[in-house]
Amino acid sequence: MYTPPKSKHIPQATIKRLATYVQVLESLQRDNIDLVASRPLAEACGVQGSQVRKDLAYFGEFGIRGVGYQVKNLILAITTSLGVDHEWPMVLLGVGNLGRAIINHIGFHAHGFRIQAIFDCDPEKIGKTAHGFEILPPEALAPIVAMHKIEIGIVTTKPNSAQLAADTLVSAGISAILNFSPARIKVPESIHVEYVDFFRQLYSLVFDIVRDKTSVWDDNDS
Amino acid sequence: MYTPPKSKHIPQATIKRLATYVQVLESLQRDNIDLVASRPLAEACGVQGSQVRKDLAYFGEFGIRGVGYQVKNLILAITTSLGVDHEWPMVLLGVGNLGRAIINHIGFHAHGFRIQAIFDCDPEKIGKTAHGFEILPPEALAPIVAMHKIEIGIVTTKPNSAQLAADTLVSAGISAILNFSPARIKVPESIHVEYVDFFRQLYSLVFDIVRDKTSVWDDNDS
DNA sequence: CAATGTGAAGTACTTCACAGCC
DNA sequence: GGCTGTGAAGTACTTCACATTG
Repeated sequence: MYTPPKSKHIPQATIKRLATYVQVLESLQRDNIDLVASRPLAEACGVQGSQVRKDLAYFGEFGIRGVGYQVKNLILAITTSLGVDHEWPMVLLGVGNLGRAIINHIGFHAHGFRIQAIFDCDPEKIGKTAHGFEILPPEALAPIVAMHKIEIGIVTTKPNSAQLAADTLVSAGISAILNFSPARIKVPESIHVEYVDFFRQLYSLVFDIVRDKTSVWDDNDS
Repeated sequence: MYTPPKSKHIPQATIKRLATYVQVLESLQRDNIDLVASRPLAEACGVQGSQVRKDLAYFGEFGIRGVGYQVKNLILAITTSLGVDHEWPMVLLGVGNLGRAIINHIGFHAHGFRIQAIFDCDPEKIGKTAHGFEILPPEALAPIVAMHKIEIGIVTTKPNSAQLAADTLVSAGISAILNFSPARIKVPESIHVEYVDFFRQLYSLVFDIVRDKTSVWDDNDS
C-alpha cells in the first residue's frame, strides 16, 4: 500500500540514495542483521549519517530513538514509499548484445522488474528467440503495452535507432524510458527518461586519475 | 597534450555533463555540422545554455563570441581537458553475462577504452575464451597490470564476489574501479570508484510515475 | 543515554544578466 | 547583432547541532 510523502518536493538525489540504502539493507538482511543505526548504514553507502536520517524523514519516521532502524521494516518502508513494493512489467527494444545481457539479468526479476516482451526492427531477428522470449516486431508493441498496462520501456538499440525506439514507445503509451543507448532522445515533457551511460562514469574516473597525478606535481602556489 | 584546468575545484556534475556534451558533439559531427552555439547544444543535452558555457569555462575559452563553438575543436578541447584523448587500457573481473556484454561493447574501443585482459575465479571458466580473450586466473592480474600500466579495473562479478574482486584489483595496483555489480565495495581513500547501477535509475523512474499519478488525484490543498 | 528527527547554518551548484568581443 | 565568458544572485542540497524520545 502506498503512503504519500510527508514533504512536497523530494530531491532526485534522495531517491537515488534510497535505492542504495535498500541494496545495503538487503545485504545486511542476508547476513541476518536485523537492526542498524543511521551511521553504519550511511558509511556502507558512502554518505553521512545525517543524510540518511534526512532522506528517510521526507517519507516518515521509521526509526526507534536510541536504537536505530529495524532492517526488515526499513526495506519495506522505503520500497513502499518509492512504489517498488510490487511488480513492474517492462518491454525492451533492441535485442543486441547489451539487450540480451539485460534480458538475462537476474537482479531484475528478484526486484519485481519483469521483462514482459522484447522487440527488434531487424527482420532477421524477428521470430527468433532470446533467453526464452520471442523477438517481436515493433507493430506488436502497442497492444502488448495496453494489455499488460506496461509503463516502463527499456532501450538497448544502437545509438542511431534510439530515437525511433523512443518514439515507438511513446506512441504505444509508455510513460518512462530507461535508455542504455549512448544517444540523447527527445520525448514529450510528460515522459520520464533516465540514461544509463557508463562513459560518463569512465570519463569521471579518468579525470580523477589525471587530477591526482597533476596535483602531486604542483602542490606549491595557488 | 594535457592542459591544466583554469579553476581549482570542478564539480563532479560538470565532468559527467562534459561526457554528454562529447556524445552529442560527436553525433553533430556525424551529421557534418561543424558549428554549434551553447543553446542548441545545451537543449540536446537537457541543460541550460549558461550551464554549458560555465562548464566549459572551468577549462578555458573554446568559443568564438557572436558565433559559437567549432564542433571538432570543442570535442578535442573537452577530451584533452578530461584526459580521454588517448588510450586507457583496462582489465575486467567476472566473466558472466554482463561481463561478456561489456567485453563486446563496441563503444569502448571507439573511445579509447580498451580491455586488455579478463579474469575470473571460477576454475570451470579459466582457460576458456570469451570474445577472443582467454579467461585468466586472479594470480595473473598483478603482472599484467604492472606490464601494461593499467589504472582502471571493471568489476562485473556477482554481488557476493565484488569485494574480493575489488581487493584483488587494489593489491594489483589499480587506481580506479568501475563497479557494475550491485554491491557497495570498501577500498582505500586513494582509489576512485564509480557505480553503474541501473536499479537506482529504475527506482527513480518508478517514483516519478507514482508521483505523477498521485499529484493528479490531490491537486487541492497543501 | 544513545540514536532519531529536524530547524537552522553552511556549502555547492545553477541561473541570471550583462559586459566584452567577433 | 549575436553569442560567449563571467561575476553576482538565486536555488537546492548537505551538514550541523541539539532537543526529543524509547
